[in-house]
Amino acid sequence: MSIYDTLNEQQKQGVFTTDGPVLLLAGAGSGKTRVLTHRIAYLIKEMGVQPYHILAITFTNKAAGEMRERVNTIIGHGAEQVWVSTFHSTCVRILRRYIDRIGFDNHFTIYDTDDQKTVMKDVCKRLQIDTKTLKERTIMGAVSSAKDELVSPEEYLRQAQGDYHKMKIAQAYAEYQSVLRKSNALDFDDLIVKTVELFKLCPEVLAGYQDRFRYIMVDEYQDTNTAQFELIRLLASQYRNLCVVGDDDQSIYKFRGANIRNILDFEQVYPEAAVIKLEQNYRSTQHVLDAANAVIRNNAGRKDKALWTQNGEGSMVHFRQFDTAYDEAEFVADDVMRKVREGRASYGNCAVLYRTNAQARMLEERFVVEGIPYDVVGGTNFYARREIKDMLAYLKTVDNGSDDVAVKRIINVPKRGIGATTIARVQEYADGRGISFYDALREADRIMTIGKSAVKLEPFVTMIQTFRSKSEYYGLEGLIKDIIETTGYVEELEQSEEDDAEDRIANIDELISKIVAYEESHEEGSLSEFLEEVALVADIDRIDDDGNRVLLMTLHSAKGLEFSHVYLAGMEDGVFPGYMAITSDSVEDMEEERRLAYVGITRAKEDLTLTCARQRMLRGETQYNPVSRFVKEIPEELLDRKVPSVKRWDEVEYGEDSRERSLFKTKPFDSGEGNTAAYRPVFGTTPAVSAKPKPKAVAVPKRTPAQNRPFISGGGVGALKGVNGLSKGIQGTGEPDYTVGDRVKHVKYGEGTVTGLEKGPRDYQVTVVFDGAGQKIMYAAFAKLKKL
DNA sequence: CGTACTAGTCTTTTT
DNA sequence: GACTAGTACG
Repeated sequence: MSIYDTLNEQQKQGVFTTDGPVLLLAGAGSGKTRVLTHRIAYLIKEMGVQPYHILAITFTNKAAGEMRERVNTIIGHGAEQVWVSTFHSTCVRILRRYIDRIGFDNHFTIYDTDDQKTVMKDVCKRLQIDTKTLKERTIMGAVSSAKDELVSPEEYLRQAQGDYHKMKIAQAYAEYQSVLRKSNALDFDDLIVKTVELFKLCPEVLAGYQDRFRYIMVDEYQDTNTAQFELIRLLASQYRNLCVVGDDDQSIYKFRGANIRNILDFEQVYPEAAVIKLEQNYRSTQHVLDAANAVIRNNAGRKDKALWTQNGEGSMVHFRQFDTAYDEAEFVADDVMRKVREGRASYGNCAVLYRTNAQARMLEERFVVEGIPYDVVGGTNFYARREIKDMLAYLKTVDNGSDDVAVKRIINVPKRGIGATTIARVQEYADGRGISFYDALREADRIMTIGKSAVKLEPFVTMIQTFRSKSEYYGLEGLIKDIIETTGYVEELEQSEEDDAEDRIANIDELISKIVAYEESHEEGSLSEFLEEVALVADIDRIDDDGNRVLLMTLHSAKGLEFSHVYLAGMEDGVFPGYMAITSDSVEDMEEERRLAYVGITRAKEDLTLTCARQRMLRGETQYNPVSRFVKEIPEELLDRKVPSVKRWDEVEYGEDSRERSLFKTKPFDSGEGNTAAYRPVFGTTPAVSAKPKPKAVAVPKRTPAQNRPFISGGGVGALKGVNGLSKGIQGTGEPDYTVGDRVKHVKYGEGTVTGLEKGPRDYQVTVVFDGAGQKIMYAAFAKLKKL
């Protein structure tokens, strides 16, 4: 009995076909990760391949981590030598070693979208581009697409001849790159582009990696863009042992440059490629699969395949339409609750998926009200939050003075009386001498133009220099705490009137604990390495699935995951498929949207529920949307409710207190069959409908750093273990004079009883049940509670 | 130089 | 509706 016996025939083929190019078309839930991991095991154990010679590339750190873990389990010793990582980390690793060969400093920083925008704004100002007619975002989008396609600024300019807008973009592109180079920075796209450039310009470097990576595997191949394809092609061109795994039906990242042709044309590029299809699904029930197949069938130009399963038929696909998004959210929350109560589900194996992040809020509100533990994935990335970016900017400045964006970000945060004029003058000086902004600051006294403002700059420089020298011996944790203390950043927040100040502080605490965790797991971890790791994490990487919480996320984020119970909310034309896809004149946009539906449906193992609302608030406007065409593409016999044949809002009869009841009271509307024929988009127009009074707003806790933990006392955000040490002294927050059981008084919430007191990394976290306002978790220093 | 208010934009999705 | 950038004023 070997480990390969549990594989089916196609899977075995995928594992045993080790040499030459292989295209593994793996349908949803067909066990592709298993194939990949077994393949790696087979290469090492049966083929005698050195683990060192194997490269496995994924898109997210999470996927990489999971694969790493599984490889470790099957192979054991030696597994750590297999190079398993994401495209971006792979490139960073290579560039850190060799980018000096193409004129960069190996100590480069990575710019995120926010930083890019800052640079681009600057560029536009300098080039006098009218951002009214040509927006920064447009330029950034164009530049990013160009990079995805490996189009250099020079080439872009050549192609732009005659087109005024494109010429402007070309200029901006060139200038943007030169700013980045001066700042010794690369953006996300550059990581790939520069690696390709390096390989092309330095054949000896490429040859080294070609020899190293004799067996290459790429996961989620349908999401690769042209640059990534080129990268892989170069690496694999020596041995040609390239195994790509993907599913053209799950290609959903066109907007990010993904080129579906990479997978569709693989056999043209590698004529000798073995093509293996994995069509047996081990995840879902037959009904779920039938629904998925029925939807995706409407796409043209896909690789022919159909999923099947030996799992039972399963239950019907549930469909419910509601009057409002509020009702929809209520239903979803209730339904989850009911299933859990009946013992048919646990929170952790339920997920609610939606098209846009904005839809999360209403669901969140209901989950809070019903006390259901949940986690929202995505939205604003933790590391993109203002306070976190500020802290990181300090770290970056300490780490690398040539990162102008970072220096400028924090030079006046907290306020030091250094304004735009001074900054501009310093920049002029720096430009004149060809030095970095920070280096110019150090010579502040020599900059004639700034006059007496120079006095304000000196303390800043001194502070950074002090951090630098101290960081040598007191480690990352000491450094960040020193920064917080010396700058008074948190102090300022504590005094702040803004109501999200507390969340910000919590986020900073979370950052501290992340730094501590990083130091614990990386013996030799340096500041640069930490910043690098942080720059490349995605939201999806941060979810931990052992929390037994319902997950709320976008359909995009859900790819690669599976849940017993899946809710697809907002199944309305105009929401999903989105307004953009409906109005687009390209069929491809709608097809991509349909693939997204396919991804969503196939996340479900047992139970799939589709919901929609007749009326929904979108961008501050009430919209009336018909049921999604994707729901209509599912055969009626698979659904437990009929899809009403209503085409327009004015055909709908709104029930009194109805939720779903009105579904059956709907007047039959029978102008033939056409699903969308009679439907004209009514975006924005608001007919007078007796909408229900708006339910009382519920306070949704601001996204807490790691997870939302509503109503879970005792734990809470600050309950970070093993991070104490320095909690005292930094803020001067002494021990509270109250303890669990004491009666206390709060300025706003009145009197209450302390039910929990936890020592956080920087402050005490106190849980109080107020007589009037219910339970609150807050920071002791912040809450200013009075013992009674 | 900093603050407060206003106007405009945005929403698809993210490494 | 929410957030952000830009402007006017102190």
